[in-house]
Order: sequence, then C-alpha cells, then structure tokens
Amino acid sequence: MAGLGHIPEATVARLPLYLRALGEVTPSEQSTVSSEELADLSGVNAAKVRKDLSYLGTYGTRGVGYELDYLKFEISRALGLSNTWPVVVCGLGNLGRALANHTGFTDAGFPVAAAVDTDLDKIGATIDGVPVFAPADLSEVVNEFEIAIGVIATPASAAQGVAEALVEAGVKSIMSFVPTVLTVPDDVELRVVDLATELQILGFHLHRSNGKAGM
Amino acid sequence: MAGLGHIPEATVARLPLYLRALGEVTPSEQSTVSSEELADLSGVNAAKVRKDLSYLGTYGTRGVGYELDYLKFEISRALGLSNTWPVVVCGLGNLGRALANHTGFTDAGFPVAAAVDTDLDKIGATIDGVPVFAPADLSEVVNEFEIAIGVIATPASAAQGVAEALVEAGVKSIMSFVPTVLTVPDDVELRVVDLATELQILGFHLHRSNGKAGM
DNA sequence: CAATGTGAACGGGTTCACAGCC
DNA sequence: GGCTGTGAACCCGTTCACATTG
Repeated sequence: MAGLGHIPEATVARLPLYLRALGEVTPSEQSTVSSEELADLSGVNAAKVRKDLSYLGTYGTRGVGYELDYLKFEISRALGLSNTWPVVVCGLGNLGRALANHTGFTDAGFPVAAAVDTDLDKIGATIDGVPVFAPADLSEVVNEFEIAIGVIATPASAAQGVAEALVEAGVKSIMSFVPTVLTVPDDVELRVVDLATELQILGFHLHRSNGKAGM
Repeated sequence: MAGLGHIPEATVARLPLYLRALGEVTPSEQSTVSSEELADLSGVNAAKVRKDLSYLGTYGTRGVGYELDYLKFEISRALGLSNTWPVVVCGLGNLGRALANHTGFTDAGFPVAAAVDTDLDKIGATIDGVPVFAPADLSEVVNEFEIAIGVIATPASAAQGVAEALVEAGVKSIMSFVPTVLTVPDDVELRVVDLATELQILGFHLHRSNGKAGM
C-alpha cells in the first residue's frame, strides 16, 4: 500500500536503474510498462521491480502495468532529481581529471562546479571549464558554489585530510575513489568506489575456476 | 573449522581490504595482529573479521591474534594474487584513458596490457605505454596478451557489442563503467561500476535529509 | 587472561505464490 | 485474462555471546 514511509537502501540503489531504463522507452509507442518489461530493461527481476515500486507508493494498474510518464515522475521525485547538486572534485590526477570532465555527472544532475588540487600550475586555471582552487580555499569554494557532494580522487595519503576539510566545510556526501579507509562523522554519507578491490574480486573468481594463469 | 569449502561472496569482497590493511602494519614493530586491530585498519568490525578469516581456514592463536606474514600469505593465496591477470581497456575516452593509465591496476597485479578504440588516430599508437588496437583485432589481442579481464569504458551504444566480442574471444571477467544493462553468459563474471547511479544514491539521501537545494 | 572460533539469534532483502483488481 | 500488490517463506549476511584454548 501507500507509504514513502521508508524506502529500503537496496531499493534506492535500483531506482536510478529503473529511471534509466524508462528513458529508453519511447512514449509514442507505448504509454505503459509492465513490471516484466521494466525488469528486462533494467536487468532486475520482475518481482523485485514490483516490490520496489510498491515502496514508492506508486500505483500501477492491475492487468495493465505502470503509466510511463507518471512512473518516471515518481521515481525522479523519490530520488530528489528535481534538485541539482553541485560537485567538487578533489585531486586532479588521471582519475580526477577524467571525473571532472565526465559528462555522465552533469547529465545526471550533478554538475562539477569546481576542482581542488595542490599543483600550483593548475590552481587559478580552468580545466575543461572547471575552475581549480587551492585546498586551503575548499571551505570558500563549498560556500561559493553551494557544493553538495565532494568527490575525492587524491593520493591515498591526502584523502583523510581532504575528507575532513570537506566535512568541516559542511559537505554531507562524499564519494571516494581512494583505496583507503576514510573516517567521517555518522551524519556524512560516504560511498567508496574501489577499483583495485573490484579487480581483485574478479581475480578471485578467475583463480577459483581456472586455477591457471593466462586466459 | 577448516575448509576452503566455499567462501561467501561478501567475505571475498572484504579480503582485499584486509590485505591492504595488513600492508600498513610494519612487521618489525609487531608480528601479530588481533581481529580488533585489523577491524580498525580495514573499517570492518571485529566479529566480521574473525568470521571472514575463519572461512579461509586460517587459524589465529587464541589469546594472541593472527601471525602477520602468514595471514597475508593466506589471503593473497585465497585471492589468487600469485597470478597476474592482464587487462584490456576498451574505449579510450576520458575515463578509459584514465583507467589505462591507472597505476592502481598494475600495483594490484592487473597490468593493462592493451587497449582498444575505434579512433584511427589512436590505433597502432601507444598511449602511456599501452598499445592500442582496432576493435576487430580484439580476439587476437586477447590471445596475444593472454588477457583475463576486459574493462569496458566505451559509449553506451557500443558496450554490448564490445562485451560480446570479449566473451567471444574467451574473456571470462568483465568490468564495465558504462551505464547500460549488459547481457553476458552465466559463466562470465560481470561487475558494473556505475558512477552516475552512485551519485544519484547520494542525491537521494541529500534530498531526504535536507529537503532543500544548496548545501 | 586475552583473543579466537563459532553456534544461535537476528535482520534485511529476495523470491514465491496467489489474492485482488482492472 | 493479465498484471499488480503483498504476506509468507526463504536465504544470506551480520551480530551476539560465550565456550575454548594458547
């Protein structure tokens, strides 16, 4: 039944997938989707889709499916997608530069408003349209650009310090690409994307099945 | 008790963290770690650490802890880290180039042996020490370099095709950074890193707690 | 006594299956 | 008839608490 009461974390993580999938449906061809279709499009099974959507309080129509536009709207709203959340990228190494320049961020409503780096050659410059500042100015940058999310892509040694500076400046959401344990207050949401670990997990399975090197 | 019988997926995902944490301990200072210490270093709680390690069949010593070197060795072995798994990066856009150049991969035992791109200017060239080939040559590349893992960082429209080409060439592990649903056979391990989705999840929580835009 | 190893309780998430409704 | 919405069963992973052991 109804209730935005409390959406399970696992469901929240799938809402973006549903939204993207719905974007691939052409409204002129069909004005409605079934849980089955949405399941195929999003790579999730149909029972899960229905249960997830039920948490939104979004009603489909039995025997018919979900009204396409309405569903998009509901999911967007649940995700808070009407807002725009400016991002600051901290650390402009390989990865940081790629992230600062990543169109997927802006497309999803998370414009990279500023970057921070220790390199004096970069500070004051504009890289791919993104102004670069000194770490010492982080607090000002956060205020100035109304930064909502900090992305950390510094060397491991600098990461904890940057995280603390972000928290100090009032940032409540951090996404880290650095392979270190970061400690932040409870009210700060931290998501870690750990590329080396991901590969090692793949490696585990290779090792387990093959036993041998090579392919 | 003993038994490499079957390590739970959740445990596998934490083994790399433990290994990294153990690397931060100086063996000259201490030859042993407790589950408590390892918990702090890896950002996991102690009970979980003990249960995880118990799956490895690795014995610590009650009242003492785990022997540092032995534990490192055991975890490395479980992860299959004695092997080296060459990687091919497919798609040399912003992100692809950063990944091809990412030292964290090589450091973790996953050297980027080759890259693939459609850009004729890049094909035949070497970017940051990585030779670039045409997509049509993917199969040869996989054989030649004994590629174990394919990283996909192409535009969304090309991703499924690349995935199929990788599978066709015999690759059994794929890591995708592309925001699309990829379909691969059951015996192929697929891990998806979806940056926009990650941000949207952060956005959800911002939205939920703040209600307002800005910071 | 200190710290491991582990059965048992717990909890969140997934799957099932079917009643309910258009 | 077809598809949603959802209680109930199930499964996996986490946490607890304590017996066990060097």
